Amino acid sequence: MGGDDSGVASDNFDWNTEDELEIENYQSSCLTVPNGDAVTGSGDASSSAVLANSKVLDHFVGMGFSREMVSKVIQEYGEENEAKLLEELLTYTALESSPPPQTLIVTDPSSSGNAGSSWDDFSDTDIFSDEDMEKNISDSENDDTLRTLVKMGYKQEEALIAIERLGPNSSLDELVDFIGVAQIAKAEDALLPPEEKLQYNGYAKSNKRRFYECEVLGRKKPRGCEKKIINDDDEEALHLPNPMIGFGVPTESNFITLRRLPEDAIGPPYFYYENVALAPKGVWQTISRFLYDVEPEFVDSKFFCAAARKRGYIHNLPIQNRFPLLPLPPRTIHEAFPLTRKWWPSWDPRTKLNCLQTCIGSAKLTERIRKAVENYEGDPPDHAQKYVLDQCRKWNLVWVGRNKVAPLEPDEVETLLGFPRNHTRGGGISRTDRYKSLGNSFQIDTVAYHLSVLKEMYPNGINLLSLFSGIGGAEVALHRLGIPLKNVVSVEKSEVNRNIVRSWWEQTNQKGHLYDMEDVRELDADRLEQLMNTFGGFDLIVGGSPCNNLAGSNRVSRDGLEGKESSLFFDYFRILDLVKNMMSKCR
DNA sequence: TCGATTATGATTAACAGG
DNA sequence: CCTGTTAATCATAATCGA
Repeated sequence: MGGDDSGVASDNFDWNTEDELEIENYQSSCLTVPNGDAVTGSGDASSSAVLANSKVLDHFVGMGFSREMVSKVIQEYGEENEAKLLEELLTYTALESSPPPQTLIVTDPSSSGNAGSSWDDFSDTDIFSDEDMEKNISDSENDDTLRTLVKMGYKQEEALIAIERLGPNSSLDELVDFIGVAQIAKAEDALLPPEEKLQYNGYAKSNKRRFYECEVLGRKKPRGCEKKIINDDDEEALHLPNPMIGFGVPTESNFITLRRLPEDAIGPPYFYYENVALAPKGVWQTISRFLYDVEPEFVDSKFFCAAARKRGYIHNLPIQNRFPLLPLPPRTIHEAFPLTRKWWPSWDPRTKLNCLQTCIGSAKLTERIRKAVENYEGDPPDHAQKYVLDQCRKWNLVWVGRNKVAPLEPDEVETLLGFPRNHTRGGGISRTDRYKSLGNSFQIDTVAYHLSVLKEMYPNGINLLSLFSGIGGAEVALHRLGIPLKNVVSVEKSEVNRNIVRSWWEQTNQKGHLYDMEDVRELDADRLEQLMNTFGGFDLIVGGSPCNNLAGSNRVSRDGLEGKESSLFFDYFRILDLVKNMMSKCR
């Protein structure tokens, strides 16, 4: 039974209480940045003539600012610094809109003054506080979000970043969540002992109670399903499964997993999101919260092929009656590369490769390894073995000759990942870029297994929106499943990658249409509507947003979801949400 | 300028042993 | 429970040569 050390609030800090309280307060008013109504910029295009073709201008107009105002600001500050521009735009907007009557009761986080009213029994009930409040009650539409956030005690800079990332139409509690997570990411632990940090984290988590429900029929029950609901700390709701088999893999699933999706997550469209499993703390909580509180499915591709690939997938697909691609790929190093067997030392126990990354081991390193092992009659001493094994694991080296290790060739990586041979070869791509593109891609068998449920649902094919397409992992997976591709909108920044997908599309005699696009940020509501009108909606939206700032290999800029590239996740969410809304309207 | 080559740790989670 | 250890990790940036 719960209890544990959660103490009876005696002299506990009431982080929880207070935070919950604030959240509820914030939540009770759904504020939006002034948009829409400001668009009517009196059509005066005189000043914007020069900038008629500016991407930046379109960007901000797309966010809901008037063309007139945007061009004014751009002329004044240039279009280099978008953050600065946004700041100015928000300031101008705030000045223009008459200061609204402050209907909010904003409690100062540092004072517990007025916490005594109707909220004080929260500490008792807060675990059951699912009453999920009719949100958006006092819809004071003209309130300025930025102003409100600042009044709440957030720094203007933080608020601006949040608004920029989430877009002007995001709800206030999304913004607050974002800032909270950002703060935690930055906060040094100095002030907060672990437990309180967790609770603080939990604050940022959600008012809307996350509801993961999973049930296992058959053998094992995942520990504490119902316990979680009672004892619930939102904390450990996200843990990596061990073994990392998600909701099941073809090779070792002797039990069936059922899940119930949150209402908001149910399609159409179906969506499928992917990123690295070993992201910094809190990242997957945030991603999950944005993607309609769907529980991530963490899967290691080592259960599908000969290389590990620990990834998290968030999707709203059915998970029953999945089937794997055939033929099943080799699942050990020896099966995948039989020629290595002859040279494989008995003291190298590896049977699986580690994650295929974007860079390979250097020649110097393989030379050092050769020198470390070649001067011994029998097996090298322990320290040499350890050194060699560590490096081989780190750089995924295989034995290709006596005392000789080497990194994988690009076509070997292609094979391991499930792509057709030479998929990334030729057509103007360098070897270095090949490694990079492959290292950033899906493992086809893994993804195809998840997408296989679509086959019987769409015998006539699907319309696919593929964001961050890369070298077309989603397209290849669906094609190999035998699911016809009717219309594919593929958004990918890298030109060589777009060429690869285009080339594959033509080589495989696709009957459908492939639409290219370069930047997800240019995919706005208008563009989507235009596309969807031509072929009517999307059946599936796939995307693995950039992992640069999440991946452990990044020593320089592992900045989390706010990172320069990885923050494009919010564009995945933005676009998914747009399509979702458009499609629910059209029904 | 492009492509190839090389060196560059920190963050977590799992694990082992008290 | 605690603490130290092991292990894995969709990368960036500087440099060099053609």
